[in-house]
Amino acid sequence: MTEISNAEFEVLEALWQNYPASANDIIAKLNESASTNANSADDKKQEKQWHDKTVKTLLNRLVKKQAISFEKQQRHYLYSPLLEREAYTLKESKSLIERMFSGKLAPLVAGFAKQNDLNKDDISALKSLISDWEKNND
Amino acid sequence: MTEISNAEFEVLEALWQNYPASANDIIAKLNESASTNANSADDKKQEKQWHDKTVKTLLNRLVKKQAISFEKQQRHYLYSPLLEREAYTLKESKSLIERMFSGKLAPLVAGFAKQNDLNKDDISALKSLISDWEKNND
DNA sequence: CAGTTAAGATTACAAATGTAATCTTAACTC
DNA sequence: GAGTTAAGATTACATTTGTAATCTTAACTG
Repeated sequence: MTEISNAEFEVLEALWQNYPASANDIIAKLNESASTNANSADDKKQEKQWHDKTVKTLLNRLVKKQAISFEKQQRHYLYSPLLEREAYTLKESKSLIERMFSGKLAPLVAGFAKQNDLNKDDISALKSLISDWEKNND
Repeated sequence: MTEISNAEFEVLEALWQNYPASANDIIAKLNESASTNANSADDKKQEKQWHDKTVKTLLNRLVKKQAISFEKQQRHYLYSPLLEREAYTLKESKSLIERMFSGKLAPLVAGFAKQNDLNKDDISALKSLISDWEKNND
C-alpha cells in the first residue's frame, strides 16, 4: 500500500474517531477543535481550518490508496477506514525506530528521559507495561 | 528550519557517522553496506546504490536547509553536520508521538508490547531508564 | 417539470522530493 | 601551457503533496 501523507493521516484520524461518516461529518470533525475553544483569550494554537474541497481531495486520494472505503448512500457517500489505527501507528512507529535507532526502542525512550520529557504518569505506565510483559515471558 | 526529507536524512546519517567528510567519502559510506555483504547467498535486502549525482544534489539541499556546512578544501569541500543527531531524532520522535499518540510515550511502547516486539534487552534497558529517572525525581 | 443545489469527479498548480543529466571551471597531466 | 578531469553548480523532470477551483450531474424545490 502506498504511503499516507500527513494531511491524509489527519483525515483518516477524523474518520477513525467516528465512522462510517459522510464527507461533511469528517470536515466538521476536522474543524471542530477549532471552534471548541474559539475566541478565548488564549489564541495559542489557532487551529487550522480545513477547506471543504481540500478534504474531499484527500478522501479521494485515500480511497485510491485503499486506505478507506465508501458505500453509496442516496446522494452522498459514507466512508470507513480500511486500515486499523493501531496497525498503522505501529507500522509508522517501527519505521521511525528502524530508521533512527537501528530498530531499538530503548534509545528513543532514553532521548525522552534525557530531555526530562518523562513524567510520573509515563513512568508508571511503562512500569505496568513491563510487569505485564514479565508476566507473559516468565 | 525546513523539514529534512527521508533521502536527505540518509545522507545526513552517513555524515554523522564520520565528519568532516568529502562528497566522495559520503557517497562511499552510503554505498558501503551494500558491498559489505555483497554476493552472499542471502540477497535478502539488495541495498540501494546511491548515484553520485543524487548524493551531490542532496548535499546541496542540506546546505540550503542549513542542516550541514562545508569548508572549501583545495578543489573539493568538506562537509559537516550543523544539526546534532540526538537533537534531530528526538525532535522527530516527539513529533510522531505527538501526532499519533497525543504526545504520550506509553501507547507507543504498548503497541510494541502487544506485538511481542519487546525482548529481554529492551525490557532491561527500559528498567534501567526508569530507575535512573526515579533516582533523579525522588 | 425547470431551475437550483450540492456531492463527488476532474482539473489545477506550486512546492517538495527522488533521481539524475548537463554545464562550468578550477586543478591535474603530459 | 593545452587538454582532460572531475567537483560542485545548475537544470531537468516525473511524482507526491497541500491546497483548491471548476465541472458534472443527480437530487431537491417550488
